[in-house]
Amino acid sequence: MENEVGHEIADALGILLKRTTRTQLHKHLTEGMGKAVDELTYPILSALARTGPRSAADLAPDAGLDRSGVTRRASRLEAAGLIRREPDPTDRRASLLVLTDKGEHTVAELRERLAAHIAASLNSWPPGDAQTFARHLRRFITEGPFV
Amino acid sequence: MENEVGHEIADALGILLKRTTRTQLHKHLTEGMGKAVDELTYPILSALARTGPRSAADLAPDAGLDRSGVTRRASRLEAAGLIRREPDPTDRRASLLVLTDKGEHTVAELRERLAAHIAASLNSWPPGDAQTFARHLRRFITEGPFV
DNA sequence: CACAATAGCGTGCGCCGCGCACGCATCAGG
DNA sequence: CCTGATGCGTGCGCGGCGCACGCTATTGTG
Repeated sequence: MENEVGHEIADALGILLKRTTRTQLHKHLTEGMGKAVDELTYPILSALARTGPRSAADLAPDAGLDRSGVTRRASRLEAAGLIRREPDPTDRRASLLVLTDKGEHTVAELRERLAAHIAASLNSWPPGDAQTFARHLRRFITEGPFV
Repeated sequence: MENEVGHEIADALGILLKRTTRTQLHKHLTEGMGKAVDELTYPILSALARTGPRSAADLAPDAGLDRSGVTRRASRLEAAGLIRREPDPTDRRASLLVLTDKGEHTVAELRERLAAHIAASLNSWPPGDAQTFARHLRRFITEGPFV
């Protein structure tokens, strides 16, 4: 078999996806954050944190679901006080989904917890490897097969 | 911020998971394989391919769902001729889920396609980087934060 | 050997999230 | 001003899931 690396990565990703899909980790990380932050609504929070206020229609393809789905999830997040709907100044039909301070804080803390969780198990790696891995992973994201 | 690598990896994984969750890629990869192989049933196939015949109860935690869920998905896969139920010789209550030849071939081809898809976009990387990345990724799976 | 307790499997039930289609409000162009 | 197009939110039906139950087979106990 010539395509050794491809298979290696493919298998690893398969396992990784299965592992991270488990709600267990997410439940552990969201300890005490309220029911609104589940593995369904988190992609919305994360996307907003990365790209800033956006409309539901913009968010839909990024979240991998229908506009109506974004609406519903956003409503839940709004009820929990993590985001708010702001009228689009240039278009009165549209509303912009924007993180509240509480939302910003929540996603920041979640990111922090995940990073700590990852770093904790990586301190046994040889010194440079973690940095190299992080760099490769970033390139894999930005230039890889899943763009 | 001191935990640079952790954040780097955390963000990259977040993006990666969002990307790979999209049904688009899976639909592309399963082109012409029939409706039975969807992103719901694939974990079952993959687990069987990795570990050999297993009971539904064994598979449940690995697939991240209830035993009844495994039963239902297995039934669909059985109807599609990808797996079959074999009586457990040591326990006549239990049935072992085992890949048929067609199932073996299907999962092998899917793995092949994914590996090719990955390798294709990695041939622009510097020669050694892909191997290093694959090695690190494997270690990340086996010793990392998601075991 | 008889009988109770346990374990594995499959199924009915209710819940929930999703896509689809529709209605409503707004915008853009004639 | 009027018509078609666009963005949003909601009712509807579908489908997957967990839970609880029944059935069968196994194990343990006297």
